Amino acid sequence: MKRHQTTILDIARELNVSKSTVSRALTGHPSVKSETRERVLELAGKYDYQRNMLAIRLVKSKSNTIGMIVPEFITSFFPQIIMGAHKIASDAGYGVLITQSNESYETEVANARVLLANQVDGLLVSLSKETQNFEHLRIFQRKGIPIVFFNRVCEEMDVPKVVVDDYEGAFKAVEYLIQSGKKRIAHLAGPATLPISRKRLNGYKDALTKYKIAIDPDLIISYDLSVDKVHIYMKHLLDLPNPPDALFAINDPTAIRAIQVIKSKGLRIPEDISVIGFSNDYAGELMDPGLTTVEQPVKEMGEIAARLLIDQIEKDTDKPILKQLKTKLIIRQSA
Amino acid sequence: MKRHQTTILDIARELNVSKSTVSRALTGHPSVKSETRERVLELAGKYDYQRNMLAIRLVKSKSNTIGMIVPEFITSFFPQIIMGAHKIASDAGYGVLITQSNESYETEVANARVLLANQVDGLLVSLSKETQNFEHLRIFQRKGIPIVFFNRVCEEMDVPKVVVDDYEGAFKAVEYLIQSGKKRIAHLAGPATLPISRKRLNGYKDALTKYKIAIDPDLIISYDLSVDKVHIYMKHLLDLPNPPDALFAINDPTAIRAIQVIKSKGLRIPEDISVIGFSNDYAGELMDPGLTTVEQPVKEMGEIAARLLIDQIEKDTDKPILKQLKTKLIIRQSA
DNA sequence: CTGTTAGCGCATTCAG
DNA sequence: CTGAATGCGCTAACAG
Repeated sequence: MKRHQTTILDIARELNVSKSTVSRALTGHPSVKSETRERVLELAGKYDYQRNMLAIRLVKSKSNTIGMIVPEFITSFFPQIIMGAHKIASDAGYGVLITQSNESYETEVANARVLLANQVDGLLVSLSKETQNFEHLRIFQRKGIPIVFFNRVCEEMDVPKVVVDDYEGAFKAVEYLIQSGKKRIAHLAGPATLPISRKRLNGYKDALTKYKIAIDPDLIISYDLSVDKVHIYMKHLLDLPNPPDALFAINDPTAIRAIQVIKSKGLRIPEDISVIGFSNDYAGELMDPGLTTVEQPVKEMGEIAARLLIDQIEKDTDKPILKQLKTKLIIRQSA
Repeated sequence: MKRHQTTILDIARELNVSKSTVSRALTGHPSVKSETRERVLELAGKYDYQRNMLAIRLVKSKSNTIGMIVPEFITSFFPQIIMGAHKIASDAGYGVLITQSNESYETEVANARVLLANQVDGLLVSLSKETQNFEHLRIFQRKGIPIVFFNRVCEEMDVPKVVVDDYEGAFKAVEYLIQSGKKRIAHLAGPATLPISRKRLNGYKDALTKYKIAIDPDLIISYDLSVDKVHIYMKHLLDLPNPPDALFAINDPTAIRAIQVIKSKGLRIPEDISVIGFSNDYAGELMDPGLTTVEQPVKEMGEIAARLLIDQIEKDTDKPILKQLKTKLIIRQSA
């Protein structure tokens, strides 16, 4: 059942004016006699006229859509960023095409292709943990389609990035552990390829150094973020002749899994071993003990990233800003 | 830096053939001499020709985009459904415009308006808990834009719906509680306005009846799903002169919060009181005790909903199917 | 202030 | 098998 959508032409005919006049009245162009404008607006209201975006997009060759690539969708982290970005974007009249790489480079490339085919006006991306090659993103640059990175950024590309101060977040977390009397603090780190991992690792090391605690390589394990392997590393750490009395984990899922292992070994948290995570995932609050963690301003991150992107799309302002947001240590029972 | 995107016209000129021929060759139309086709395809490859979707959409007056409205984004439930739907949609050449109502009727209406303005070809929706009026959705129907409901459906609209067998899921959960020796089983239910709540409540009641356990209204509390109120209801239940020895909660967040309250009262789970949730949210696995819950085939739900929608869009098949998927009881430690 | 003209890039008749 | 012509609905010069 297809009814004829009212068009500018319809209105123009009924009012006996030119299409351009109607168009101008509708788009709020100043040079229209206010009487004419009112007549147009009235009729538009009466017929419930809706501008045909498909036509506008063609003529302006702008899709009014921004693309987004995130690594995963399971924890509440990226969904919340999406919420923030979506809000800003839709307020500015943009739709958001969301895509997830599932932490796979291949999929990320495929996502990029899809978004390109959809002619997005801009791209918001957080890299998969595998991504080392950025050709699929440079295509956008070459076409003049702006990109903004968030969270997992590409350091070698000269575009705006919004991240959290990972170094400081890690530093504060480890400092807190030290101040609560812990001496042997282990770190379950992420892959060195991710800037996030490196920064958090540095924060960890510098905090130890500041308090004159020797860095013990045995206590630092970096892994590929496949959470099901955490139990192996934790068992290894706990079986050490001189086991750790605290753990700083690269992220909350890692910390949560570590806590399960620790509990299954019959150790007490935080008395025998403290645990701190990173991200303030909503699951951390629900567990027992509640997870002490480094909170990131997720929603804000999405908002800022979207804002930066839209500024670039609309004003062609091309300043490769690095926005670094502050973290906050959320203290619960695990440390 | 805007370079000229290769167009059909460019190819036509270089090959000295008409635009229509090029167009036909590109769209795989049979009536093209295979030699001509090859020359076109070769040139298209050489220039990395990309069809301009904006133009195609206008001429076909089809946006190749489907809209999606979900109530929230915090638990892993909807994100997983989205993943499923997204996969099917993008395989079929559709983009997905995701929107979240934040459990608010107002926002849902606004979302619908945005999607309408974006001229989506179809709509996937799970209602907010507040939604009672469906005018904003009927607009789509009137325009001939197909709708498919999932999870939170509108019973009074005659469109395809994909849900889970809530009744059976609830029945099995309560039956399990009974079989493990529980006699006084409480139910924290959802608002009666949601079909989901009613069906789960019925499953609960019928299971009790089957095993000749009297239904005690004192043990049934329905609430508005604002999780921060759970502790009030739980305290009330636990302070009853004859308190429950088991709880069946409408969903996992409710169950998880309930467990916290129970533990804070010093009661043992499941010895003193068992708890079962609904949905198999990923947080349930991480808690202590692990949450026994009714698993829903989330990803499949998204896939089926998308498939149903796309079938409607493309084949105009208008059969108001009700797909009812099976649940599965996941037994962990909480019951 | 208003009308006329020309496309945006493509699909799709209708003729050959 | 191919070409020419038409139009999707709208914006944006260009002339008044």
